[in-house]
Amino acid sequence: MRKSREDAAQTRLRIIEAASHEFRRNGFDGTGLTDLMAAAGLTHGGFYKHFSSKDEVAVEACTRAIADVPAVVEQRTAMQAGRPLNLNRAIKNYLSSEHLSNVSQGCPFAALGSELSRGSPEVREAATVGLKGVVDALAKEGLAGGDNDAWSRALGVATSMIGALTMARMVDDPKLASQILSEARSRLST
Amino acid sequence: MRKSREDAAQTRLRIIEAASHEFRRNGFDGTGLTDLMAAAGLTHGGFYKHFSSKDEVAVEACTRAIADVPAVVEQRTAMQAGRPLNLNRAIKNYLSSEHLSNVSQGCPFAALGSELSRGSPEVREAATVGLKGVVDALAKEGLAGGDNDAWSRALGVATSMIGALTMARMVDDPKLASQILSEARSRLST
DNA sequence: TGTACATCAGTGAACGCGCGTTCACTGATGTAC
DNA sequence: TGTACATCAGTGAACGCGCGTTCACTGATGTAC
Repeated sequence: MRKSREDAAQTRLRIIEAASHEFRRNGFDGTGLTDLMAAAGLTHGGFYKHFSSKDEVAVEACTRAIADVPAVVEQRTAMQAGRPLNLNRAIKNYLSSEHLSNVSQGCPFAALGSELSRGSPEVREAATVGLKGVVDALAKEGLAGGDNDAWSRALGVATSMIGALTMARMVDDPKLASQILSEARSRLST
Repeated sequence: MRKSREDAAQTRLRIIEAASHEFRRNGFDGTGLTDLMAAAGLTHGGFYKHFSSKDEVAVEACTRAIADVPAVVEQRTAMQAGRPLNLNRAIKNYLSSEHLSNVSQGCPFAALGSELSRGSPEVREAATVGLKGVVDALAKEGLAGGDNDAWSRALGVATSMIGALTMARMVDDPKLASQILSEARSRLST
């Protein structure tokens, strides 16, 4: 049942997208190739027609998920009120209860943080480039001051938000979770 | 080769300690029982004389590692200059290059953050209790203001530091890693 | 205190399962003439 | 344009390996008398 080249290319993207969701939900080691392919609507055997190893799809899924972060932030915050990106709005969205519960489509740094540190060099490179991109986006549009200073402060805002979301998800007490988010919100907003 | 009860109890503790290091270094799924027992100087077969499952030792290792965090913070900061706990000193130690590279003995929240979220209810409970303990320690000794306010601010400091350390370890660029730490240091110090 | 027996910490081989990976096969798609 | 053949996306069975777990065994420790 050979598929057209176009179909095959779409399938490949579908696998990567499914993988990026499954990895965020269950972690790298917690996601089997069978789960991953099933999430893309396929059987496991076809996997190697698109990728040479599990690690390769991990790299691509990370790259994609991480590359999407700035775009997602911009899109969500901009569309929400028809206004351009605003730092406070980005913070509010990132530290929202929606993001708290939406692990599989949310920030990959918060969902996979400690696993990314142990990832392959390719994964860590993708993560580094992605983090820089997020900070770029935050610094450009949200913070006054000299470029270096704005970038550095945006970096602090980003890592603080990631830590807050990670801990809010880890904790088994919903009240504490929302306290973590609201404290970070009020501390980071300008 | 039966061992005395005392020896056996010590062995059990040794396994838990080795497990807490191995888990932080390689993650839960990345640590096999054979590795874990080898790190404790034993062969894998004896594991089930001490624990009923891998998850049980995970819970105990987390509980221990996390319970140690406030004590470690207090001890390190207090002993360093013969002074009682000081928030700024705790922040400086936490966000140091030593802590950055010392994953296996460092903060378990930073080393295992995203994996703890996916842990068993027992693991998450241990993590929650542990995080509260850390925040208690920081709030009591380091922050002025009303109790609730001090606790809430300490919570923000804690989650920010955890996020900064996690991201500093994830990134493959050492300069960016130290920039993350120094930015968080200056932003969180009072 | 000494003796005989039960207990059990630790060893190393073995088991079963699920994982990543490979493979023969199918049949629609692409290509050559 | 039509025809014959090669290609290859996707399927589902199979393989090999490492994992968590179990087990028979050893011999020092604990216990009963």
